[in-house]
Parts: sequence; structure tokens; C-alpha cells
Amino acid sequence: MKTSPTTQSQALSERARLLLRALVESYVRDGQPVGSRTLARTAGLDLSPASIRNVMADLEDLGLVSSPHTSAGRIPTSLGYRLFVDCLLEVKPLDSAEVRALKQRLTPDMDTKALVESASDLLSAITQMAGMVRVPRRDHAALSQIEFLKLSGRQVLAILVMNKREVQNRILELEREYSHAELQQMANYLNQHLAGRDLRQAREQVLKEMKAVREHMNTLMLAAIELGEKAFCDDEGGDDLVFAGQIHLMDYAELSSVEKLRNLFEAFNEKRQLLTLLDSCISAEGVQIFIGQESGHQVLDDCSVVTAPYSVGGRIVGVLGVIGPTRMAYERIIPAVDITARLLGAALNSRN
Amino acid sequence: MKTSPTTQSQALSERARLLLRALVESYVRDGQPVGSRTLARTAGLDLSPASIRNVMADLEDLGLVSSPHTSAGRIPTSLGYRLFVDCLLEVKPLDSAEVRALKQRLTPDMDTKALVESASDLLSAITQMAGMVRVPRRDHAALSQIEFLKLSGRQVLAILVMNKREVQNRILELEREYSHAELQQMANYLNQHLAGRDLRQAREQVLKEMKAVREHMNTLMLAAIELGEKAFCDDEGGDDLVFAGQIHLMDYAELSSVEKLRNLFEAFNEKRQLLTLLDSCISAEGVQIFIGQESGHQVLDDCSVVTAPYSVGGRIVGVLGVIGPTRMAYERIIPAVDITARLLGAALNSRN
DNA sequence: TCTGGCACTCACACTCAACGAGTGCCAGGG
DNA sequence: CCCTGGCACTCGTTGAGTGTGAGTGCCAGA
Repeated sequence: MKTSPTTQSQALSERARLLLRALVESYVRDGQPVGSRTLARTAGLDLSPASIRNVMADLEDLGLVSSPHTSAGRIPTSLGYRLFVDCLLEVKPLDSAEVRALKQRLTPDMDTKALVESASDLLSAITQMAGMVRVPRRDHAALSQIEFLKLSGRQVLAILVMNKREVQNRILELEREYSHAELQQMANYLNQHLAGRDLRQAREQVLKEMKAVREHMNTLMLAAIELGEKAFCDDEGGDDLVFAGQIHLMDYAELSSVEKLRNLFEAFNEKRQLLTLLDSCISAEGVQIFIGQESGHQVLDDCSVVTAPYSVGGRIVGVLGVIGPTRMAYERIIPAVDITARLLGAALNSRN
Repeated sequence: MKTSPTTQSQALSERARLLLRALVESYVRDGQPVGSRTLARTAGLDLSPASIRNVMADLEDLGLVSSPHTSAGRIPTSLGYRLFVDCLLEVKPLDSAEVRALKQRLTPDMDTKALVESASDLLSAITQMAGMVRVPRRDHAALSQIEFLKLSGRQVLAILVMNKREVQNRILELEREYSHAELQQMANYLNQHLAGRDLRQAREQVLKEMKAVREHMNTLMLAAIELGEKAFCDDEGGDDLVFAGQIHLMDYAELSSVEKLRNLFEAFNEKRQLLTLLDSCISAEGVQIFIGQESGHQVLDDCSVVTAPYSVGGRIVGVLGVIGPTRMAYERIIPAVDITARLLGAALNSRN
């Protein structure tokens, strides 16, 4: 395995660190391999190019930088970026105007879907890369209300209100016709017994009481609970990753072979790989960064992914992030992702 | 303006037409400019390359073919494709297995959203290009049922059922609190008076009766109707164009500069241009084809768009289509789009 | 009217040399 | 001991030059 960055950072002289930092910054800015000459001018150290070359050779031995070919400058490796991010980076706080704009676009009066889409849009707009948001889990959504509406014959519209605002409905095809009164009665029963619980609890409750109540009622109640589970949990496997601004990725020279773009966009379509990546961050405390191959997914070899979980009521409910070329302005991107996650969480939270 | 294709087709000799057809077919197949030699071999006419060159020169004068440079073969121009499509094309009926697959994936038991997405997917899968579906207009959707559900305080959940299956709900913030009974009463009133009408009629009706009924009821009723209009008409301006398989466009050499792809994908994101294009087809009878610049949108200069409207109950309610490079296999694409439109219409129609 | 022949064009691929940015290494100086 | 200037070397990039081949236009003859 790779050496831990802290160890490496300690092994590095102050000078080497300064140079690595200058190199990364220069490369991130210009996208050109950085030579000793340039570095001598920009690094602030009063050293000749030759001395710098010596240090660079050391950095190369450590696997922190590499040269695309003999007579080009150096570029950071994944490991180099990693050390830079972990030890050398000074994050710039986000522009206050941008923070204000973010707040304005993530307000508690929006519904979940709009919030999530807005967050994704904002992420991509601020970072000029692709934004993505894992929609909030609803495991612990509290059932507020259940109603049944008779449509025609055996068709019944079930309406579930969760968390007092989120509504889901589904048409149920029942085995027999129920009267308006019966439906009302069942809704009442369910509301009385289940209000406030989350869906899992509700389901268990219904199963437990199954024998005590008349059979046909159980069927409908179960159907309702199952509907609830389907409506609120099923779509976690499905349309639960919202992207925005993939198009920005077409602007980066290092990704701009159609081949690479195709693979990336395929990954966006499939979602699976990105889902597993994001889900692996859901237990992390704050911002997580995957540089190049670190993500473990081949399509992302030339990309970095910056993620942050967001939480409602102290409980992490989702993850958001951006995806861009490894050569990204980490010091800007990291706080952007961080703040967006906080604001999204706050907006979700302060809706009552 | 350009000469009408029929005129041109008449001006062309039988030989010229055969040659144009062979040329288009060859170019669509191989993507290479076609030379007189190749054409002599493949066209079936027993002519020497030299004779063919003469005819080709005529075709070039008419603007039907052009050569990318002096010593390359000819490729069809937009006008050439147009004439080919209008006069020379023999559409191949779709493979019966494909038709069966289509039918299986567009069944009446799916809801509108699923049907539309499925149709879009299928279009892109069959044609290997980007599929798009304009979601059905709901202008004439018949109101089946309206219900109000009290959430908390002045928040009321309005539920509208249209066409007996399509459900929309929205949370209304009212100016004062209404009792459960009041809400019930209003719902009853609305159901009695408005059931079966479309939203426009419903709204007029409510406005007309406004003076006859108590004020506070009117407010809520109007709110409900407005909600209905918003829910069912508003989102026509919004998320009403469903794409699939844009990624296929990355496989075509003639579009595979990142520049062009970027513009195309931008157009997909913006939707606006494509919406106006599709909407212009909604009055057309059957399949419409826009070749190259014919669409009038610069981004689509290198693309062709094949569209077909689909209808429910004899009334056209939407348009679907595919986007691909001008060099597409029209004889396969056209029937594919046509049949998909028919089947989508049929599936939407036979749901009751 | 069709055909073979011929001169011509032009994109493409290939080679070659000049260039220059950058490197590694070494010897001399603070 | 570390830093520095110098020097030879590497190697990608650029541009000019060249050959090749597919294809054309035109013309004279059948």
C-alpha cells in the first residue's frame, strides 16, 4: 500500500514541501508541466533552477511528481495531489457573494426535489464541474397521514404524507371493492396507530396486529404500508442521484478525448459506480476527496471527486459532491462542497 | 429558397436518380466520400467510372452532392439527402422481433411517465441515436376527482385526479384555517360541478359562479383550479421533454469533435430549441424529417431529426423523435420512429 | 452517347532537421 | 556541505519537403 501522507510529509524538508505546493498550484493554474525555471521564479524561494531540480528529483523518487517525458517539466501524481491536499493546502473561504447566492437558492420553502436539484445545479455552477447529489434517505421519515381515495371499482388511490410535507401517492388495485366508509375507517385506524412512526416501524406494527383485526382490513393496510415502503424506499435504488452540469467536463483539456468523455457519461447514465462511491462517504465526518485512481473506479482515473455528507437533525441523510479533473482548484472546490452540504442540510432541516 | 424536391426529381434522369441513391446508400453505410469507381461497381448500372463522373458533375451542379476537396469522392448535401428521402427511399419495415419488443415495453398498465421514458429509451436503443419524447399535453385531460386533505393549520393538500388515473398533488397555503367539514364540502361542490370537464372549462365555470357562492369558498375553489392549471399545464413549460441515449451521439465520427458534442449537449440541457422544433411538428400528419440546416437551429447543422406525433383518441397530444448525424440510415430510422409513435399512442389510449 | 486515357489536384502519411524547454550531472565557490 | 553556473543530452514539437493514391475534369475516339 501507499505510505501515509503524514509520514511522507514528515520525511519532506520544508523546502520540498514549499516547492511541491508551488508546483501543484502552478500546474492547477496553467495545466502545463512545470519546469525548474518557472518554479524558481514563482516559488518565492531564492534558489537557482539547478537546486530546484535536485529537490524535484527527490520528489520524483518519492512518487509525488512525474514528468510526462524527459524534456518536459513535472506534474503532480495522485500521491502528490494527496499530500498537497492533506498537508499543504490552504482552503480559501468562499466568496461571501457566492455564499449569499447559495443561501438564496436553498431555502426551506422548497420541496425536497427542488432543493436537491438546486443544490446540484449550484455545485456545478460554482465549481464549473459536474455536481451530484444523493437524495436524502427516508428511512426515518415520520408518517404524518394516510388517506384512501376511491377512484372506481377496485381502484383506490393511497396518499401518504411523510414529514408533514412530502406526499406520495399510488394507485392500488384491490381484490375486492371497498365502500367509501370502509376506506375511511381503515385510514382512521392506520392514522391512529401509526402516525409519527417511520415506515419500518409502521410495517412491523401492522404485521403484529394482523391477527387481531379483520382479514380484509389487514390486506389493505398492508398494501398501504407496502406502498409506503415502495414509494419511499424503493426509489432509493432508482432515481436517487441527481446530476448537473456534466457538460462542464467537456471543457477540460485532460478529459477532452471523446473516448474518455464517453466513458464518463456512461458512468453518469449507469449511476451504479458513482452510487457506491458516494455511499462509501455517507459515514465520513466531513469533506472526502478521491484523487485519480483512489476512487477505485477506472472511469474516474483522470478525475477527482470531492464529497460531503449532509445531515438533517444531526443524522446524515445524504451525500453530495462534484466530479472534475484531478487538476482542480482544490482550495476553492473543497469549501464550496462543504458549504453547499451544510446549507442543503440546513434548508432540509428548518422546514417543519 | 431551395427548389422543391419534386421538381428536382423530375429534372433528374432515371440514371442520375439511381446514382444518387446508390451514392447516399454507400455513404450512409461507410461514411466515406464515394468516388466514381466505387459507384461504378456498386450502383448496378453497367457504366464506366468516367460516365458516372459526368452524371456526378450534374448532381453537383444541382447542389445534391459535393466533394470535401478536389480529389475526394462525393458526399450528399442536405438537399441530396432531402431528395433521397422524399423520392428515392424505400423504407424497410421494422424487424418483427423489434416490433414485438416495442409492444412489450409499451403496455397500457404503465403510468404516463414510465411510458414516456420507456418510449424514449426504446427509440434510442433501436436507432442507436438520441431519442426524445415530448410528454403528452394535458389540455383536454378530464377532471375526475378533487380532494382536500388537511395537513396542519392553514396547510391543505389538494389532490387532483385527471383521466381517472393521473394524480397530482400540491400543498396549498391558505389565508385562514378551514375545518375538515368545510374542506369536504368544498370538494363535494367542486366534484359535483366540475367532474368530467377539462381544466380550462372548470376554471371558467368557477369564475362564472363566483358571485353566487360564499366568498371564502370561492377562494379555495379558485386555488384548487389554479393548482390544477399549474400542476397540469405549468409543467408543460418545464420538464416536458424526455431524452435518452444522448451518449450514442458520441459514437459518430462526424460529430465527434468535443466542440460539436458540447454544443449538442448544451442544446439537450437547454431544451428550448428542441422544444420549438418538436412543437412545430405537432400539427404534422406523420413522420417529419429535418435534415441538416433545415431545422433552422445551428447546433443541429450536422444532425438530422426525425419526428412523429402521437395521438390519443384521435387527438395529437405529443411528438417524439430521434436526433442523429445527417448520415443516418433513414430507411430504418423512419419506420422505427413511426411505429414507436403509434405504439406509444396506443398504449396511452387503451388505458382507461 | 459512352469510354479509355491523361494530366492534374489535393489530403494524408512520412521523413527530416531545427528548435527549445527542460533535465542530469559535474566542478567550483561561499 | 550546500548552492550555483555550465554543459551535454533528451525528446516532443514544429514546419518544410516529398511521395502516394484516390479521385477528378476534360478530351478524343468508338
